[in-house]
Amino acid sequence: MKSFKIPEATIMRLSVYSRYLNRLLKQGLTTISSSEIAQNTGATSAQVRKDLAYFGEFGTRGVGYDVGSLYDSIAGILGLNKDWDVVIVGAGKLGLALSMYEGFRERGFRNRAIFDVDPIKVGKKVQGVKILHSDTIIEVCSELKPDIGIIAVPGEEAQKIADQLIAAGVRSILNFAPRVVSVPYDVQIRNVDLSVHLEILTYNMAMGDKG
Amino acid sequence: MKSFKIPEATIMRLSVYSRYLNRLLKQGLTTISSSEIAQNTGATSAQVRKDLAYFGEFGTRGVGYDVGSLYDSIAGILGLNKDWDVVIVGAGKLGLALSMYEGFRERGFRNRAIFDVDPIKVGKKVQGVKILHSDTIIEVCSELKPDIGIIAVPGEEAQKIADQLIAAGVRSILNFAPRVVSVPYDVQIRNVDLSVHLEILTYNMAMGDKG
DNA sequence: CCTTGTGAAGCTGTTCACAGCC
DNA sequence: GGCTGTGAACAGCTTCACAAGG
Repeated sequence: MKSFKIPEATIMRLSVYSRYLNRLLKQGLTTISSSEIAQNTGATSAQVRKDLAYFGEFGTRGVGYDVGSLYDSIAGILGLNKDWDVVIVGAGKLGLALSMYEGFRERGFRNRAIFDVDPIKVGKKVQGVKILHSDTIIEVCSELKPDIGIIAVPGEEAQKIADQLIAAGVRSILNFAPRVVSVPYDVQIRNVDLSVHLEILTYNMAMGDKG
Repeated sequence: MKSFKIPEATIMRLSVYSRYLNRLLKQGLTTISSSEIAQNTGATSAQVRKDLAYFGEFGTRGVGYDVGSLYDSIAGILGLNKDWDVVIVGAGKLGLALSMYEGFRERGFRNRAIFDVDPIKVGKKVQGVKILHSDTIIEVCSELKPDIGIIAVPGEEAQKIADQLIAAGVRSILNFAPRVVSVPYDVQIRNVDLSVHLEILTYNMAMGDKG
């Protein structure tokens, strides 16, 4: 572990590598090369090796990497060797989709509560998790102490919800609302705007028409 | 328009700026400065100006930018001055969430078809759009000629679906399945892995514990 | 002989600081 | 005076190419 300032792009790729390795593991494969990892994750082999080099030496020269131990190492780096408690705010289509997303559960994210303002939704259960009223966010989260809060409400509400999560002690927030939310220095936020990706596609298509 | 190689990060930010400007427009605001745009979109003022400078001069020195015309300019750059036809493959929670996502419709993305393999879902309608069987992707898309295909199926199916969309002539694909899909050089794909963002959060939390 | 690990080089994007202009 | 537009300096990430080592 050499550590210090590791590029965020590296962390994103490690996350992707780990999913690929997990797949290989299920297939019973034992050894893999950096170039094969690269090929299957949209990276280059040098990139794979550099990314791993930030954290240590995991391979054997002339041979490659042991799938199982590399997977464990990366999962450890990403903090996936423990479970994380998550709450989701917003039981609209997106909030529900996220709360049922297999990809999350599989990787140790446990959905501990869902919040919504709609009285028709409040009280219902989603996969064993009760939907609570958003007015209770501070109260419930102060008690639950979730590691991560996911925001899936309309843009107008996003900042208010973030403030409430923070007031309740949540220190990591993933915001899916199409608005940039700001937080104090000691809280980390990731704004994930789904439209952005569509608009990169349309930008490129519009450019293609011109030149 | 100076054009040529524009950073993807710039396009992502333009997309965010445009949403902010749209909001200001609805509020009736007429003038805005680069630093105010920056503040509300998580960028810096120099970055805002540089991003815009790739495409021309849109502001007035000493004054700022006209909200309406800047919005129009950016929308034009992003290709949002026309509507785009979209098909969604996968009518699971995520596919349905995407098909109903207001943020998409608002910005001119028209959902023309939804596909799924589940016979119970096939034939039902989602906001006026019929769910069709995935076996008909090539046939239907060859006819519809959608601009964009969105993949929201389990990882195992993603590559197969992408291949079918491409066979039907789709040239832009947004993949939400947690697997990297590869495409020929003349097709653009964006792999949007929702777990990645959660895992950047956990990485930072795990690091924080150590140092 | 093969594949990893890594300094060095190259490239791309960001920040700075100020000239240009209203 | 104030804010944009921009060349130049800087920082950060990626690629290269090869030494290291099984």
